[in-house]
Amino acid sequence: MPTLNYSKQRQAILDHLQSRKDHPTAEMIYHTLRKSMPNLSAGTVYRNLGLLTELGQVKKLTGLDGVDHYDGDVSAHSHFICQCCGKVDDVFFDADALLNEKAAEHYDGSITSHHVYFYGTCKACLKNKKEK
Amino acid sequence: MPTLNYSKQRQAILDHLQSRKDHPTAEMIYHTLRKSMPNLSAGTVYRNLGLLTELGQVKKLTGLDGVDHYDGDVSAHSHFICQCCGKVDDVFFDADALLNEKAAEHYDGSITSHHVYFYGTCKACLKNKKEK
DNA sequence: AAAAAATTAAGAATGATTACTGTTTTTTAT
DNA sequence: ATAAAAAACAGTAATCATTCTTAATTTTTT
Repeated sequence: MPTLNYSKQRQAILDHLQSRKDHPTAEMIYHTLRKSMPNLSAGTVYRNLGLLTELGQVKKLTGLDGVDHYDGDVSAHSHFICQCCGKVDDVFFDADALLNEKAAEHYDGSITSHHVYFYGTCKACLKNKKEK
Repeated sequence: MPTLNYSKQRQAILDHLQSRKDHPTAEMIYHTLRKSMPNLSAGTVYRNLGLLTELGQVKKLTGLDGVDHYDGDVSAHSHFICQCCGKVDDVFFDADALLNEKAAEHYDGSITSHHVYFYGTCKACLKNKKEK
């Protein structure tokens, strides 16, 4: 397996992702970073997000809109997807540790982690609906 | 919105999906059904799986391997993804009702449902590793 | 049984992601 | 510090799941 060398691009991707609180796609990251790194390549963004995910430095969110999103916050938390506007929010709550245990009682493999996706309507969309 | 008429193809897709306990992709379903319906079209499978998902008759599983999988069992349960072989198992456990409540305490939108993905190593892969 | 509406088959189009190729950075070893 | 080796890059082509389009077929309605 290949050794991981330093690269300006990978560092920029990680820094940028950690600096924002939302959950951008590779394409969004690419477009934003391109302003300061005009010849950044899209492939580089995809490849490095993949590497960073393997290293556990970022988290890849798949059950959303078909496109992969990324989260620079790797602490244990869940995600909320608004079925109205599609936005992705963080949900912090402490049942996390319990879940693996609970699940282990009902499954005979080895469970090491989990991810919870919540669905519903976000605050902004709720407000919007009322106004109509 | 369009009225939903009966179609042999849609019925076959639903019946087939409900008859199996695993979580096939659209492509897998297409290949299997094609044996008995030689001119079934792939687009038809994709479109009907989408419709059936909207109707809540089947469940679409996204956070897996990049390809959408489908579940004919729509009762409340979680899924386990083996990081070794990629297989998807069902996990039945009763914390489901609690989760929405717990999460609601930490989020100010309206949460209506959730889906939990567990990750780890399945029984078969655990056994495999020991033998090496 | 004829008209209207919905669905299909088949294949083209899309779009996110991955793979490839030649060049540039980064590391290693002198 | 510098030359060789390894890894990463940019740019572009290729892939592959999924969606879209169109004309033909089924299903429903009258």
